[in-house]
Amino acid sequence: MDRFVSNTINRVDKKGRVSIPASFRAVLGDQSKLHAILSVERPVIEAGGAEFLESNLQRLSQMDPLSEEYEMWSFCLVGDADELKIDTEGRIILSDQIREHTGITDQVAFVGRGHFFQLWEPAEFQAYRERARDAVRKMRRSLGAGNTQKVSDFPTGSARSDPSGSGEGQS
Amino acid sequence: MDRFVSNTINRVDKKGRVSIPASFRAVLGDQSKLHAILSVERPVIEAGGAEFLESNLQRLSQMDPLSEEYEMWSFCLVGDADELKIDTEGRIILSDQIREHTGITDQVAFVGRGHFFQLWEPAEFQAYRERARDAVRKMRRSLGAGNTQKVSDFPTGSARSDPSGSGEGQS
DNA sequence: TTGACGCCCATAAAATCCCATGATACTCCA
DNA sequence: TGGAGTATCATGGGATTTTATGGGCGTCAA
Repeated sequence: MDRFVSNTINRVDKKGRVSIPASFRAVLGDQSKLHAILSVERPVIEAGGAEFLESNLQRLSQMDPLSEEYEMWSFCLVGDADELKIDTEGRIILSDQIREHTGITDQVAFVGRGHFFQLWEPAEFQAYRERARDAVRKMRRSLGAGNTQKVSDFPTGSARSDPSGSGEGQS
Repeated sequence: MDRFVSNTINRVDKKGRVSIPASFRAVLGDQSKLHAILSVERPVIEAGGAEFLESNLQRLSQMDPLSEEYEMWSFCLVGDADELKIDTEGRIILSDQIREHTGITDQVAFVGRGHFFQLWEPAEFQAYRERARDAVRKMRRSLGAGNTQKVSDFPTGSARSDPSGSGEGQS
């Protein structure tokens, strides 16, 4: 297991602690801290271990250090980030900054995204999930409209599974 | 045998476990977990082993990582998925997410789809199967109307092929 | 001195392992 | 070729181990 996959909702205790899902801890290995940044697009936190931090720095290194672009990115990716210590039981304490940015109060949705994972306020996550599924459904259909080929290989809802193409009406 | 073929209905026990059909386990080899995604089109789960996961990631890798398109797809294929551990007896336990999405309660229809397979609530599966067969029949007819040639190559007998096709009596 | 934070222990619920059983399908031999 | 012996499989259930979560303490720093 080397990627963050799937999602789980965990509770935040009175001390402000939350358990990182066991499967995510497995990916992190023995690392004792998490690198977390505030998404500039959505009310979500994106986090990961050293590898995640590296990939961000990597991106910065490809920009001109004197550019405005670099200044902004670096500010967000490094300056406006958090280092969260992972305690003995595999829990972290969310900073005020994180809580304000996400709206998280007593529950956190951990969502695997491959080489990093996200922290959402459950309701926000649910809403976003629906938007995403909707968007994907539309993309598949527009693809399928003129070209069955491409779509045919896609599982997820396989447009091909129902040769008719009419087989919608899924209750 | 290296593809998932045919279908079977298995019981979900009190602990929420279901046996993966032996023939599917044979295809999975010694893998101990299943990658499962919620279809965006229908109340069905699509699952498979590492190969299945890879094919999805492969697809993602062809998109621009910064695009909205990529964001949506990766969210659904990775974040909104499940990793199901296969126990020593070749069983898995279905997540709440899966049960909600499919309507599965005490029985699961495993349907082979080649390089992946699906999990349906039996009644939904039955209904879908009939719609699909219906659709195919119509297509054949419309094809046959003006052109016998093409159709003639089709095995099609699907209509008569009771060997597996109408395998109703799900023994 | 008062918190915030790290570490340790406790515990209920959930996940996993291990062994048992009934039912089939399959083999092999008289 | 009939049929008993055997292997495979789906399924159950008890025992064990993980997990997530709660709470107690001591420490270090304002």
